[in-house]
Amino acid sequence: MSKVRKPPDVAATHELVRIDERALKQALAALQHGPIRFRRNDVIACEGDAADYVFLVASGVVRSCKTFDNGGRNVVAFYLSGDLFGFGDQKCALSIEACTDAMVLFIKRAGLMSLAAQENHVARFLLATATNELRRAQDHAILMSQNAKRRVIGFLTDWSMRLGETRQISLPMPYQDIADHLGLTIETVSRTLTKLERSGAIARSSRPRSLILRNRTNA
Amino acid sequence: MSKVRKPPDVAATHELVRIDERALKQALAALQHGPIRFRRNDVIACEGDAADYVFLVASGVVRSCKTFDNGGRNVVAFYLSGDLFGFGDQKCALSIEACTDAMVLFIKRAGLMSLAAQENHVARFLLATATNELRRAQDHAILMSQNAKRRVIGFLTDWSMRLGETRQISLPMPYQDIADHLGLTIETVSRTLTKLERSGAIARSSRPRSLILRNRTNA
DNA sequence: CGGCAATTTGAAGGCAGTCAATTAAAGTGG
DNA sequence: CCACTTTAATTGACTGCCTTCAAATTGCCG
Repeated sequence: MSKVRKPPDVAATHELVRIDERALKQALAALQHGPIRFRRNDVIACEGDAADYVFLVASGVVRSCKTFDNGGRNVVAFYLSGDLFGFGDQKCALSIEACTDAMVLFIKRAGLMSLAAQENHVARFLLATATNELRRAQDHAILMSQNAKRRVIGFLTDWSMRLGETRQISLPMPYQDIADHLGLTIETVSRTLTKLERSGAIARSSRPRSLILRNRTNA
Repeated sequence: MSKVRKPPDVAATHELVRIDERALKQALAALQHGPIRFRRNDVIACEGDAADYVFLVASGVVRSCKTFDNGGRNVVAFYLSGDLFGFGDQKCALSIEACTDAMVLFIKRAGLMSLAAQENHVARFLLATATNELRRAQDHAILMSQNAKRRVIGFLTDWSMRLGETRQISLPMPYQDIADHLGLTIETVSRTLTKLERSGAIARSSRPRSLILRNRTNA
């Protein structure tokens, strides 16, 4: 049905024993539900919902975001194919939404947790996953203390690493999502990209929703 | 020797089975080293060091921070008595320093990990700890997209929650650390606190390095 | 081609940064 | 305990970056 590829960063950046992916998938088979198809901007889980399920992105890009009273919004993280997330809280602190058309696999959280209690490699996999996401969140927090130019460049490089695309990278999510992720306005994001283009750091790709990283030293 | 109290948030906010603290400490006894006493601004671990040890704060306040090429600095997180951290990376991505005089217990990371591989409740404890820190990092990233006033208020409320002090809270770390944590200058932090004092949201305590939260609705 | 959404560009204003000086607090030695 | 030094915090004036508001342009899908 859906090819769930293992996120490269989890295995690559942690020396925790790499678990047998097949074994995990087999154990998860009884717990999983879906994958379900969502369309761009569909709400996958609502802020405040009971977090009965953990999410595994099968395709597309998913965002977790917090909405403020004043109507503002903040995109806490993007998740893409292979990313497992949402096992942190009993209640969904953030709403989960589809940035693009996406396929999401639902895994019963209670079942996954009891599986982790029995199978130690599952617990270690979850630990590695959580640790990896923690580092990303901390890096992001650091990025948020920089100016607009560095934030945009930092996001682009981070995103290219996650995609594994070093030259031409695709940005399937709308600029508004990137702006809300970086704590900037969409105008500032647009202006910053224009400046980066003029300075030669990036180039607009012929393909839509993608651009080319030129020389990252020019950052 | 040193009273290591369990961080209240780990047990309080996660339904993961609470492990027997005594059992954990017993198992850790063979792995631990210290506690060692550090003075204010002492470097506990350097950025780039091999992360052979995991840290458990026994007393005082510890910061993990990243230094930039331009001399700037960013305080990623504060850790206080009972906080266990640093098991995420093989190499220390951040330098660990003492905000105040502090006692820190060192735990061999490899040993802790192999212990986690054998004892499932250890793995689950680490998972709960990592998950808890992840949520804090995400909350912090959200905070960083707000203006100065909200950042300061958010930090004060978060800090009061972690301390368990709802009215009078102590701020043992220098303002410069708070500023670097919030991505602000020390001048802005000072000015914001002054404004909050004038608006009645906070009051300066008679005791040094502490202040009083008045009405958080007035935020 | 027409309509909507997303992006781009411009002009003006506000908030936080920078630079500088003063005040307060903490540590040190007599 | 007091004088002195050093560090930390406060306050002010000015600059600059990002936001806000507004309009124009592009791209997409019917």
